[in-house]
Amino acid sequence: MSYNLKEIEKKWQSEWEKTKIFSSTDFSDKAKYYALMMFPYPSGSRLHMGHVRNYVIGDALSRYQRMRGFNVLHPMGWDSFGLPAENAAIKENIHPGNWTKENIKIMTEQLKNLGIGYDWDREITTCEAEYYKWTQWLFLKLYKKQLAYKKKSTVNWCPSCSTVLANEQVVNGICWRCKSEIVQKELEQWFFKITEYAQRLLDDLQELSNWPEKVKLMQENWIGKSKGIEINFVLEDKNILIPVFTTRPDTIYGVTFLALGVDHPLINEIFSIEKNPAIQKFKEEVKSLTLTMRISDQFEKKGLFINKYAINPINKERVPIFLTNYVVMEYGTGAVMGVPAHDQRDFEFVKKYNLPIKVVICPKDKAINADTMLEAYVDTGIQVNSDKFSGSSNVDTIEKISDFIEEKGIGKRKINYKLRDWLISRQRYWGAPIPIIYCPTCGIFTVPEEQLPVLLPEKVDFMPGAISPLAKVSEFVNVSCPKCQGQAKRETDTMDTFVCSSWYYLRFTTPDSKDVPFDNKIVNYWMPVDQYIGGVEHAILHLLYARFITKVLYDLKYLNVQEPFKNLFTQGMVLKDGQVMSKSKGNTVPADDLIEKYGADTVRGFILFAAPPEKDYEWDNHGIEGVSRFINRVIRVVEKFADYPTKIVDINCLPSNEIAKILVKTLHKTIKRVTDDIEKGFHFNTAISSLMEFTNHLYLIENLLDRDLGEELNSYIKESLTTFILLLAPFCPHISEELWKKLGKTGSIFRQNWPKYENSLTTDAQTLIVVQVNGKLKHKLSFSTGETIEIIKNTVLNDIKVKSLIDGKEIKNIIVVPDKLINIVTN
RNA sequence: GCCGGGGUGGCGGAAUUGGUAGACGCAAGGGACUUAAAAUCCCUCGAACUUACAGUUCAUGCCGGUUCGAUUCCGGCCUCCGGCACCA
Repeated sequence: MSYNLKEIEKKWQSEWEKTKIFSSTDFSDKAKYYALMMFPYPSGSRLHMGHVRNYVIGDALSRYQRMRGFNVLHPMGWDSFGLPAENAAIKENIHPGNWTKENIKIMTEQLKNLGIGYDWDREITTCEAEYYKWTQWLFLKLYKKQLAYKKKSTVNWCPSCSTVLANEQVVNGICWRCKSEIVQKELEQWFFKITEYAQRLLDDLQELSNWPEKVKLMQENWIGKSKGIEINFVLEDKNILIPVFTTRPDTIYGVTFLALGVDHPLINEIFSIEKNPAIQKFKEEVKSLTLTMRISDQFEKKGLFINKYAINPINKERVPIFLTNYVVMEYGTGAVMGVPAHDQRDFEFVKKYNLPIKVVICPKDKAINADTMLEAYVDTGIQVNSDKFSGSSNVDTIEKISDFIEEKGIGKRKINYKLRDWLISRQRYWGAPIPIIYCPTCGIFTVPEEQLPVLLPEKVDFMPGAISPLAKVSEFVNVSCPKCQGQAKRETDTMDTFVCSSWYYLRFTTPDSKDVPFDNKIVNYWMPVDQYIGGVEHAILHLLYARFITKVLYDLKYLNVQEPFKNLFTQGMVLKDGQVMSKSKGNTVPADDLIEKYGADTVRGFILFAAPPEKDYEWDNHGIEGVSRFINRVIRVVEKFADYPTKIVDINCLPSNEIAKILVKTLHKTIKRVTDDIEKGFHFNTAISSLMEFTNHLYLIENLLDRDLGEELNSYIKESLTTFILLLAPFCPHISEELWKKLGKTGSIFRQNWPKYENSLTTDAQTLIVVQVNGKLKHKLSFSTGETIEIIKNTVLNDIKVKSLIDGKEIKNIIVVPDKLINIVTN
């Protein structure tokens, strides 16, 4: 092989860099196309095939769109604040900043080796002051809009990471990053009021027609809207209201007890806890439960009767009040009406404590006996024992009872969401400091905008502990009060890294702007992101936060869009031994080894060819040979035809030469298939297989490489190859650029237009029609394309073979699908 | 428990609106070239039966249904993978 792939790749990589072929111009005449991959965390590991898949998908798409004539923005940056840097730094005893910088250097080089075409002039790094200055600015904007607030509450604490976490970062009671068990702690923390946007975050999912349904459903579930009614039960003998939230007011006549969460305010209101050791003990017991225990199947419902009764406002019935371990305080009112007959949890509870069961809904034609019930009846049915509502369907009754309750003034319709506010403070060093100052005399202040950034001090003992490492840096902590100039203290928590990544896609539009986070005109030129690509693991976390922040910035008139990502594509993961490839699991397949052995184009081509991009792919070392062979076949055939003296031919017209004719048609079919495959959902795998088929077709020309085929055919082959190389370019850019020049073309292949196909050249003159008898394939006959049903029928019925097949049988029906098949139905 | 998405050769995977199941590639087998190997090129390749070398039957998780015709549509299961989870 006369081709040194490695040299070719290096040559074009530096050429592209020099000519800035991938830079994007604000306000170009071309239509804009913002292609964005979720930016990586610079974890320092060598890129493995999982990473490669991510970046290559984005690169193939951007190169394609560039050739389609778009003004493409394809930037790269680093989500570089966060725990891994800090943990690695602690372990290796270097500063997280240096660790991060070093990793960025390594990863950048590897991305360049892969030939990923980024606009490197727009590179951003979230841990640099020029970036996090604006993350702090964002905090101030939210604070001013009362969307950032501090409150004391029960929060998720990861003992291993020594910090609190947002609900979204707790997966089944386990820390999303380090997998240790989360404990609940009572702490004062900073929150972003994402709940205020719950309804809009839910509604606008409708507009995201090009997001995967799966992701939208996950967000919908997470937001967890439910419509119901808050009903006021009353504490017996005292005029204290105990509101409960329910989605099933139709079951209110079946209430036989009231269940409270252990932190319910009523307890402190009517008891002195010190005098009630039983309550105290129960509370502690419930609070010691870990999340994992609470959600396990074996979890047993427990309760404590507090010797008090409540009055059901609808029928004045007296029901006992229990403290329970299964009512969650954070949702609804922290109090629930117990309807054992129609709620399985309540049913289990009364079976344990021998409370009565009262049936108020029955199936249409069947009575239910409370004494013999084995489980709660939760289906629809007819109301019974429900006063004036008895006899009607429970579905109608939900609305009727709700009306009645509202009229009587004993309750009010309400909508509840499962979504909780976003806890954004972290007790760790490597993050953007929260720009807040506390003055003992004047109170809480934000750091004035013009004083940003609040710099993260460099010399810090960042070993984790109960308080943020920043609290130990007196030069950082001690400041003078902006108002009284007295001794004040800075907030020492840093922000969740997801705050940094909630707005980075905006910064790419004007990465260097000094006075604003992003230029208003330019950001509105580029936004929304036309295609966002990333892993499904961010379906809720990052994607929900980014949508929220975009809406806030829209409300503040910094943005014209309410949704940041117009189209979302979630690519599958690369697995090894059934598990996600990751450094920590030690199952990575490093990309550089493969690039060294096969070249970047082969590695790129293979990862795209191996599986459809949305699917997980179990890595297999063998398959890559196939793509390597394919590229070599392409090189060989171009090598031969590039040097032939040829004449100018038009490959958009049918030639007279029979071989050339078929070749031209195959080429046009290939253009169509490759284009459609990319357009209809990034089917790069089938696009590449079409390219392989085209090459195979060429090789079927007898002795293609060993003989002179004549000027006419040579010219057509050479001309087809130039078009073919254009189709190959997004996937295997280096060799395509090289072969483009080899074929005598000037200018970068990435400045060429994507080939167009002639529709008329994608169809054949003759079509093979399948002959079926009773639905079974029996024969094939060739017809002119578009032949009439009559002629097909007559020809087939007169065919000797067909005649013998249906000989002596009665023809009951004949179905003809033009250009496809004919089915003769006999008995 | 609830909500999604999948099950196609030895393997990764293809199959417009229901219309030739298995494209393309890997692995395997055979042949050509070669002193030999590598590379390359060509052929075969779901299973079973029959050998008339052309056929027949069975095959897209399982069982039914609709249809001239079902990997595709409908119903019921099995199973794998995700997400949520005492949310009242």
